[in-house]
Amino acid sequence: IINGGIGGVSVGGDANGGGIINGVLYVKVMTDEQLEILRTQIAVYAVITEQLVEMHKAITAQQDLAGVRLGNLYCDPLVTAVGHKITARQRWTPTAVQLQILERIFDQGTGTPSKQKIKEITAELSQHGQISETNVYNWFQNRRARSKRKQLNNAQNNAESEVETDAESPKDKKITRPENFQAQHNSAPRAEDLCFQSQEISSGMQSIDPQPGKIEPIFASDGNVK
Amino acid sequence: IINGGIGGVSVGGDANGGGIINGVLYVKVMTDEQLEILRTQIAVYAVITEQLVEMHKAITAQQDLAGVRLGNLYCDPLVTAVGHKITARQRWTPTAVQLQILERIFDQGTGTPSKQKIKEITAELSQHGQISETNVYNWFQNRRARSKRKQLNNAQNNAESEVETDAESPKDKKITRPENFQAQHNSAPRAEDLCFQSQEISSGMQSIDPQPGKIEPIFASDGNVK
DNA sequence: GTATTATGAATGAACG
DNA sequence: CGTTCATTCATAATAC
Repeated sequence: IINGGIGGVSVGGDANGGGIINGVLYVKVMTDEQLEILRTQIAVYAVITEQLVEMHKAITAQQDLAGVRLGNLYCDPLVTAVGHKITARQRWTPTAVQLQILERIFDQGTGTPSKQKIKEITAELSQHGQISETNVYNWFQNRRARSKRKQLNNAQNNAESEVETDAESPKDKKITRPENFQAQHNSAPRAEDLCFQSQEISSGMQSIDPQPGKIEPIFASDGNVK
Repeated sequence: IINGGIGGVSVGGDANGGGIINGVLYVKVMTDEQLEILRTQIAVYAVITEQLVEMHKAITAQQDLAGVRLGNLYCDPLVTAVGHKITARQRWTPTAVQLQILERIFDQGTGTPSKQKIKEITAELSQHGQISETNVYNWFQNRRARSKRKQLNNAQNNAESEVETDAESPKDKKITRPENFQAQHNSAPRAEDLCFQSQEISSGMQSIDPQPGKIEPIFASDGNVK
């Protein structure tokens, strides 16, 4: 079956294209969809494999002794050595001209680009390089979000000056949790980020685990200490 | 053994060639050889997975006889001890297993998750990690909405082919991602996915892919790819 | 090369 | 339900 799958890939860029991205001509033998699926499949196996290996180690360890050092067991980086950097997902990069236009439109107030507007903008920008409506949409989303965050950040900084115990609610966001952290000069979370599930995201969470003494299923770690 | 798997693969990445270097045009394609390697590597994962599942089953069986369960193995004493450090991640993130199950259910047609259904699904998924009914509900909402929007987008793209006026490539503008088939979501095994919830891995495997030879969803022989 | 930053994209949750 | 927001992830760009 495995063989059956890949064998029939259409060769030639017409299925989805290829095309020119940033001046580079790409001819594809697989569609983006196919690539994505492949990537996912491999990723799934990578994950499963790691999980199983971890589990096996844990069980083995338990068998060996009282399982005292379980604490660091599951984090062994060596086991996670399975390389799962499968691809290089290509990503749109606006050209200078496009950026300029986008910025101009953004500054023009209308914070809501609306679908029709997006279409127009996309049409215009496509004169200056490859771009899609999704790209434009994302750009505005990100632009607005980051602009907002920056403001908020500044406000906070001003209000806070030195005191760490500051009352933290300069803006009173939405509802839900007060948990509000923002830090981004730490994007080096590559490998050592571990899993973590929030434990109280919702109170509706009923454990129907038949097992007695059900424990927090997790094995947690600091998901985001950065 | 495991490491031998996927390490050096590069699908569609620059490692494969492609691009313009010093004015020389390179066409990037994947050779049959490379495809074969990929195939092989996927098969390797399939085999490893199967073996590990078997191993786990055997060991688990032993454990059961002894009346010992794995359930609480993964409560990291360190983490719980330093409880303050762990700031709850405010947003639920499905584990790989959960995602697989969700996708499967989603694909099964029933577009109406109904209250009762949600409850059931949540119950099942909670075996694989923290989750609430709200999470499930939201997931289905989002899944459908985005699936729909994508379709609409594609349709639009297909329908219109005259706006593009010139240079560059007047074709597929959406270089972004697919999501039309079934098993593609987590684009990469995020570190969080590496976490596994104790006892249910092997059963979770069922929903992912019980058979090594059946990687299946990959390449549905093209078809509707634009 | 490696590390850091900037930013496009993905997605859970909330709003109307 | 469709749209929008907020947060996070991955990677292009850049600094070191």
